[in-house]
Formats: sequence, structure tokens, C-alpha cells
Amino acid sequence: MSDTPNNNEQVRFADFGLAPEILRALTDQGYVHPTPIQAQAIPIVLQGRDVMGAAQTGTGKTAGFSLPIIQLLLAHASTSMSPARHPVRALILTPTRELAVQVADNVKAYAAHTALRSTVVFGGMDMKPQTETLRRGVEVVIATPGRLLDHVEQKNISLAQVQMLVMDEADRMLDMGFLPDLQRIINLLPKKRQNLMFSATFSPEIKKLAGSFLTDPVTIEVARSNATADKVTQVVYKVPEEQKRDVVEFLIRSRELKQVIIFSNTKIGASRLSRSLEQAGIKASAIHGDKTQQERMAALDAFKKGEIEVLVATDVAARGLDISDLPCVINYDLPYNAEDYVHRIGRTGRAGASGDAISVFSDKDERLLADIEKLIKQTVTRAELAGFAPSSRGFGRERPARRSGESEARPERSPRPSSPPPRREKVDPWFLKPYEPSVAPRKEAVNTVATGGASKPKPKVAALLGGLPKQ
DNA sequence: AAAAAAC
Repeated sequence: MSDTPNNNEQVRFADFGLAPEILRALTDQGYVHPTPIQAQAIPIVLQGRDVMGAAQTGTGKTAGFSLPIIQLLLAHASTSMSPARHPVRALILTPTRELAVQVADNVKAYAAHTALRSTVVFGGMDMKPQTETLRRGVEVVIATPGRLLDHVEQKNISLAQVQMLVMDEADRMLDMGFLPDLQRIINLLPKKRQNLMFSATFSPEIKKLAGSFLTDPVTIEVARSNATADKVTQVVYKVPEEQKRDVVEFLIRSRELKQVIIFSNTKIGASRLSRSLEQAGIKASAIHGDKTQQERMAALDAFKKGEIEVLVATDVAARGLDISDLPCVINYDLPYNAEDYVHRIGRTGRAGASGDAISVFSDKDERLLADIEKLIKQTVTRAELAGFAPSSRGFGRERPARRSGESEARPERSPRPSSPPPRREKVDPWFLKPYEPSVAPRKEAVNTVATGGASKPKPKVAALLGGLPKQ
């Protein structure tokens, strides 16, 4: 959501016929012009149509559905007399807890000058405060699926009056195995309702889900290209695996990064890197699924406030999180899933600002980089970092035959690296030496074996989708 | 192979 110049420069929020209270909230936030997805989505949602939206976060998606929902709720007062004067009329589902909180914050801000009530419910936190708020009555609920069902079972909430359903990051919810929960939730809703589904990708599974849950949807698509190519400068450093930690520390110091998210593929890796950076005097916190919800929220909060410089995260933070003015994202590991690379680097370069996406990787991850480059249809600049040895096996073509004693080069890693910290003297921090990699030798036999085993479609999801009713 | 989400 932003005022960045776009093709709808002449369109203003005031043109949509939104209630004055809503426009006032937008004015409070300094928003005048809708983003492309908002310009498309708002009129369609106001018409009461179902929507299938293909949009990354950072495109203003949340306002795109929140604003017209609030408008519709205001325009059509509830006809219900009970049980509460404020029955739940709009339900917004998100895959992660942090995303739920963020969407809820937005909804609250847009509805600030209205009488509408909203709340957020998600797991990992005490049920009681959520229960009390629900029992007092709210028109809009933002939730993660599991906790919502928990509240339903405990009769803290009725979904019988829901008129509008939003499934945010629907592809992610499928990935996470939420389909059965989604099915259960939808069975609790009135048949007649408006459905909005947003997804970053248009996979066959998502299309199937849309075909099952949506009625004659209008498709809205915002090109993904501007999410990566234009504003985010991407670079990769190939370094020995055991040097990755030092390289990351060096990058933070030399570039004087004050706000950076570092992605790790594992929870343990995230915690270790965070601890190591802290020991090196860099203010860092980790956020991942093994942390308590309080710790997760505290870390995110401290990062947003600038109290910590580095947030080391698993992919729990890869999607949806909107941290304004984030100048840089570092991949401590290349993601196993190329799609996740796009989501991760999408955390920077938001709202028209430029951003840097730096990845470190080692020899064994060449394949992952190749997958990423294939997906984003561009070659990522490869660079060497002064002061750090390139890969132990060398860059490019001069790849020696596999050494038999390789494992001895990888002793059990001590808590602190035994090697002295990298040289930092007189190194131009911006020193980049791009190189053209020679054509990577493709080991066909190995690859065939690898893909043959790994490319099995997700049978569970497919099976479940197959069982969905046609609406 | 890993991550996320209800208790």
C-alpha cells in the first residue's frame, strides 16, 4: 500500500464511493491513490463478486480487500438480533500468526473511525483474552485456522452469520496442510456468502481450491515481475559452508546494515546464527516456530522499533510480513523451494523503494541456485568477497575431482569459529567482483536420480482436493 | 530435507 506512482495515478480512494469514515482513516495514514491491485479489487468486491487474486504481499493486497469489506459491512447493517449485537460477518484466514496480527492491525486502522469491531485470534497464546473479546462480539475476525476451530468447538464464536470470507496466502495454507481445516471452517459458514481468495501462485491445486470454494470468481492478477526484477538488486556469494557465518557478519558490518532480515532454512540454524551474531556484538534476535509466541512477537516488535538490527528468521517470516523500509535481505541458506526465494527477497524493495538481496551459498547448493534462476528467469550476479576465500573447490570450471579426504576439512564445529575473524582492513565494503561462471557441469545421471525421487506430487493435497465438493 | 499450525 503506497502512494508510489502507478498507472492509476489519476484514481483516488475518494472515487470508490467509500464511506467518509473510511476515507478519513486513509487520510490519517497519508494514502490518496490506490495501488493497481486496490484499484482493481475494490470495485469488484464492492459489487459483491467473488475474487481470485494473484498477488504478492507488498502490493497493497490487504487494503484491497479490507477497505471494501468494511464499506460493505457499514452499508448493510446486520439484521441479526442475537446472540450478540455484533455477530461475526467477515472472516479473514491467514497461514501464520504474525500475518494474522498484521492484517488485524490494518483492518483496525481502516475501521478506526467506524463502530465496527474486529479482533485477531491465533494459537500459542492464552485462549481467555481472545474468548472474552469474541464473547463481547466482533464483526470482523482475523484468524489462523487451528485456533479458530478451537474457539468454535468451545462455542466462543459462531460463524453462522459470516457474509464474507477471505483466504489470504491460500497457496501457503495448502502447503501447510490447512486444507482439512479450511474445509471444516467453510462447512460452518452460510452457503450464501462472498469469497475472496488470494494466492501468490496459480498452481493446479490452487485452481482446484478456487473451483471448489469460489462462485463465478473474477480473477485479478498483478504481475509478479515487479516484485523481484525491478527494484531489488540481487547478488550471490559462493563461499565455503563453514565461512558463511563470518561472511554474514562481515556483510552486516561492512555495509553498516541497520535493518536486515536473514533467512535460515532451519530453526536451529536461525538460533545459532542469531546467538553468534549477538556474541559478536550485533543486536540480533531469532524468530521461528520453536520460539514461544511471546518471543516471536517480541522479536518482531523489537525489529520494527529498531531495537535490534538483525532478525534471523525461518520461512515463517518469508511471506506477508510488511516491514517498511527494509533495505536488505540476506539468505544465509538458499531456500530448498525456489518459490520461497521470491517471497524472501520480496521483504525488501517494498513500496517503490529499492532493496538489496544478498545470498551466501556453498558448493553443495549450486543446484538450488540453478532452480532459483530458472524460476525467476534471470541470472543472479555472482560475486567474490574480498577477504574471503572462494569455495574450497574453487570457482567455475577448475573443479578438481572429489577429494577422498574431504570430510576432514569439516571438523565438528566449535561454538566459536577457531579461525580468526576475517580480515576487515582496507577492504572496500562495496567491493564486488562479478564473474561469469563457466557453464555449470550438469551431472545428468545424478540429477535424474534426484528429481526422480523428489518430484513426486503431494499425494495428500491432491487426494483431498479430489474429494472436494463442486459448489 | 524443512518450515508452518490447536491443545
